[in-house]
Amino acid sequence: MASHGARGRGGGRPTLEEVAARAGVGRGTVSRVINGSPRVSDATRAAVEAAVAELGYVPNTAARALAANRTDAIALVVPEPETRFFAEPYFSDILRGVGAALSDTEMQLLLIFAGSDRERQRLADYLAAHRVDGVLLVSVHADDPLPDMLARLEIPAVISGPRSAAEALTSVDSDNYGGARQAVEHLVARGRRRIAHITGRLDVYGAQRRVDGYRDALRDAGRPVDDLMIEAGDFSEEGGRRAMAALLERRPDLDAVFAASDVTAAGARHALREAGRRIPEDVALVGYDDSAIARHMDPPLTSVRQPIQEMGRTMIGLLLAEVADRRPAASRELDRRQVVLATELVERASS
Amino acid sequence: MASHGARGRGGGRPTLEEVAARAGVGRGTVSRVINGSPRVSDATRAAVEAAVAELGYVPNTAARALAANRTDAIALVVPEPETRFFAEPYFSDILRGVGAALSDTEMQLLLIFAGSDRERQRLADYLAAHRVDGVLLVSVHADDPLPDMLARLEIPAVISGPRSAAEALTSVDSDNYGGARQAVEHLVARGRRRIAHITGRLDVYGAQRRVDGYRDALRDAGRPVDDLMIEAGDFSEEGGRRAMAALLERRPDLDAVFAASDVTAAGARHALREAGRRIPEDVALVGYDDSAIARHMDPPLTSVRQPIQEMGRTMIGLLLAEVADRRPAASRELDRRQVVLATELVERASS
DNA sequence: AGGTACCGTGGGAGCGCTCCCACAGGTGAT
DNA sequence: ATCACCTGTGGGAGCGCTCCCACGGTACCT
Repeated sequence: MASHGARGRGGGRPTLEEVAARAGVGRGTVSRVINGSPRVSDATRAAVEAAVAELGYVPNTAARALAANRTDAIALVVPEPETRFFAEPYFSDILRGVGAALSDTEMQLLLIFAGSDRERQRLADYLAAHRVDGVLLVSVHADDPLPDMLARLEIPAVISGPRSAAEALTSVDSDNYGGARQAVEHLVARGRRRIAHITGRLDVYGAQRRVDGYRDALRDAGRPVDDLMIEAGDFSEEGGRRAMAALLERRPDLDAVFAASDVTAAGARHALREAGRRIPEDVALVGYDDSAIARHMDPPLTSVRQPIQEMGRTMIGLLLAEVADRRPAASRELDRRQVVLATELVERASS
Repeated sequence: MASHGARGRGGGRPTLEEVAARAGVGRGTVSRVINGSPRVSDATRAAVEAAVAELGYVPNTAARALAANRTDAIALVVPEPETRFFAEPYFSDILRGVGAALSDTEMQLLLIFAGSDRERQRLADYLAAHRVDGVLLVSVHADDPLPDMLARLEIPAVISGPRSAAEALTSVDSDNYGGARQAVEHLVARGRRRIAHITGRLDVYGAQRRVDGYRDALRDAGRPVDDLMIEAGDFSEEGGRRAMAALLERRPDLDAVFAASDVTAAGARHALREAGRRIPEDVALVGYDDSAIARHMDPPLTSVRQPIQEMGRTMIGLLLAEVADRRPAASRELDRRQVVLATELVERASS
């Protein structure tokens, strides 16, 4: 008859112990094989692997997590409402890059939205329960408390765009400043004289850097920088449309626009069309991200490409390193890393 | 000096035992309070809650999962490549519905793509390790082996569109047949005489049902059903464009099109424009899903709305019931449920 | 020969919970 | 007074793993 502890696992999954018995070895040895330890003889390893295959053994994640104090999962946290996540190709590109980088790992990726207060509370609980080994943070605004919370909980984290030049967290970013310069230098080289800029959300550090790049590139080309040629957007299509309309009103003589994202450029394009301006004949247009939108726009949009796949890989690499190397936070201070990856201008018909 | 078992948890998280000590009660009592058991006196409960608050206690998920044999997580499995997931609003709507339904639960939602063989293998491993308590399956094709795998592993599952009329899994669906009828009846009522249909992927049961609804509605209106007026699409924009071009070639006299999705309708719209047909003057267009695309199309698209939020809620409800009620699969056979929710036609300028 | 070193291995202890049995004390029927 | 039966509570056992100590065996030194 059934022993006390059998509970509901009728004929259930085999355990380490059973594999060990089958292979005629001890529990520890099976554990070593499962975890790829080198300290096992080839013969023993083969015997264990055979037993694993015969029994269809799969390690119990919960038991492993409890004993080893790790979860083998990391979270990709998007501090935005889901709608923005789906509307902006940047996020799905990042997701794809991260997913690809993770596919040859045992790690599981969780996608967590933290747009509303309610979602943020859930996230806080989730992190407090240490249900992930590490966190990937994308698109964080300047005053977001999330990074500090992560630091307090001592959860390894990597941020995809630093909050400022003094970002404390390990960060990976593309060269926003350089990318903006490329865009403006390109427009200058094309003979454009009056180049406007529609910014992203200025509480995002990367958007500020793009403004800096825009200014410096103009100045270095010996052009005056006119603040009336700069209008704030918010990375959205509607924001781009609005900003473009404002610019046209203020500076009807502009002949080029550098938009802080492709989606913004799409909005600007609408406003330009409505105003009867032709692209690129009357006004040249350059975007940022080189997303699918840029390729499918009419006309196809010149855009600054960020190496998103590589950013994903790099973020995962840094994060896994931090997770693996769990020294006390203090001793880790020294090797904080701020990785910046180069951008590339993709020229198309819009400029 | 540190005791043996202290390991790396320097000053770490409080445990049940510590909360119990603080509150002056036993371990079991704290567990009861945490899990909301009614068999605790009010005074004791208050004392425990105070201790929990003071210590900032958060239960260890891994320990709970190990002891109770559950994970408090369910997976939303999308057997499609990520690109399609992002391209089709249907998925993000479902995700939102499910997320909302889950937000007042302790359950964690995992989003898992299983488009490539590699991803499918990962998913299989994941499920074999029982890392989730249940699975939500969306958009499953007729010959997909996933549902059978879930049955074999005895993992509770709910499918969002049944694979056939004889679906073995609990399923939730909108009334594809009725929705298609609504669309066609609307076009008939508007006086359209030659109504074409661009189907979805015909290995998706719901797409077949829409074809059935289209045919029956025409027949019941006393109209002939002409197979040349039906062209297969695949739910994609490009598929819609192609199908529309084919239809125009075969049946230049058509005056209305019912497309199996909004995205398909968007493709059809392009083809119609290219052919110089005006919408709705020359050709009326009706889509399916009532997604954001429908609202933003030019002209705004008449579309069949599925109650996606409600579908999400219903799916979660059924799934959680199955998870909670873990009787042997055999005795559950009887109360398999196939829920079908009503659709609603949203009329806009395209028809 | 004895010593030292290392390898591969077995298995005890422990991770932090849940489950459940046992038990004290109260209540009401007999 | 006795018995039966509740309610609330404490704590042992166990979930399936990882970690680490200890041990026998072989290899190489002195």
